[in-house]
Amino acid sequence: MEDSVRRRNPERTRQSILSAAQEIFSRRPYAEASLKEITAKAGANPALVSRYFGSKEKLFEAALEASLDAGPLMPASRESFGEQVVSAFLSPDRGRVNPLSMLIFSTAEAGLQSMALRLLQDRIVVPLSAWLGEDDAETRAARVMMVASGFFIYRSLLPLASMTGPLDPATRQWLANCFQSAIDNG
Amino acid sequence: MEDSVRRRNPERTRQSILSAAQEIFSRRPYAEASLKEITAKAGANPALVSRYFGSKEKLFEAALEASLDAGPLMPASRESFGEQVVSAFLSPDRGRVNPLSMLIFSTAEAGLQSMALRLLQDRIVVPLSAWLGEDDAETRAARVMMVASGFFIYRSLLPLASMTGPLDPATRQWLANCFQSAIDNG
DNA sequence: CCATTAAGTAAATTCAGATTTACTTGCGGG
DNA sequence: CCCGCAAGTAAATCTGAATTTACTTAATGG
Repeated sequence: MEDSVRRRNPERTRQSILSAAQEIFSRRPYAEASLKEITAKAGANPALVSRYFGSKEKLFEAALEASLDAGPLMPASRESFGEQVVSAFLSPDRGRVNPLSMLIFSTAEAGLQSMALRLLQDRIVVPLSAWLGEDDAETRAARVMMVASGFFIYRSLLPLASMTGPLDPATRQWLANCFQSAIDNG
Repeated sequence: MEDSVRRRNPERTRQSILSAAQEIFSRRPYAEASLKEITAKAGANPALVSRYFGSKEKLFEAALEASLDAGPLMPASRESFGEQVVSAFLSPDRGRVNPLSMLIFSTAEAGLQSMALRLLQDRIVVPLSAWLGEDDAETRAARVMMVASGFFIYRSLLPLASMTGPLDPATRQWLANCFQSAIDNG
């Protein structure tokens, strides 16, 4: 098993590149996440990206897809939906991998937009809609994404003072209401 | 006056570059908006960017600043705030210049983030807070930005089917409520 | 009108990162 | 044991864009 670390293992290599990509692409904008940095973190050679994934864009796609699969974020009860989502956002164990971050970053690369939109639709909007189970469920799911993304941006990417750190109770309440009313009838 | 078109006029040149930059930077992510394209649209030479603005980043800053000054978006009445904001978003004459777009794009360039944050704070959050006139006004202003940005993203950048085109009345109402409750007491 | 400075241009330079290439090393089957 | 392919590497290539440079052309003030 000591050996197995150094032993060749394409699947392991592929995985370690993918994992590194998820982390780096979550942290840095696409244009600033170099394959050199990603492969260095993975302990691999930049040329292997081409072998295993085809291109940087394809690697990004695989990374986004993988992290969307990881965190399904499907809520428990419909009544406390708003509060659940807010709690999830504020939970301290928010991993180094962040699909929402990648989603926002893919906004800034023409070549990624349609792919990101497709993944967003298939992996988030559709499942969430199914869970909601109404005619206009997709509209409601879209509303949820809007608030989540806006919150994420001003909490992490352009960190406005009032949105960073512990949230003031009024804002927390307001957010929960937004999420809740996004899916409620009326 | 025929002459004056061809006559040298540094101020005019500077302005035309700035205007072109506002348009292009509103339309394309920073990394994909080349100085070549911008100066071509302005009918100027790429080297002049260096002369008049110093660098691409400085040009972006100037462009963002200029477009923030242009559209003050200060609302009329506090009671109909939510509806006003939604209407503004949906109004057909949304120009080619879009500060919100630039703000989102600057999210994806480490070198732009702090600058964008500062401008956002000074040109939007502070004025809007002043208009609101309460202790926690900045928090409320931040909430408004969140919803506006989320809406913009899924309407324009990652256009979800249910958010493009004419909005369904329920969503329109929900949005107005979000904006309104963002600034209301309670 | 000339000389000096500012404005503008075309082409050279730099640079960094993705992708390719040509090569080396390890591994598993025959 | 060794052949052949798969995995991995280092370095070369390509590309596209920002920035610099060296130069040309216009304006301006004396």
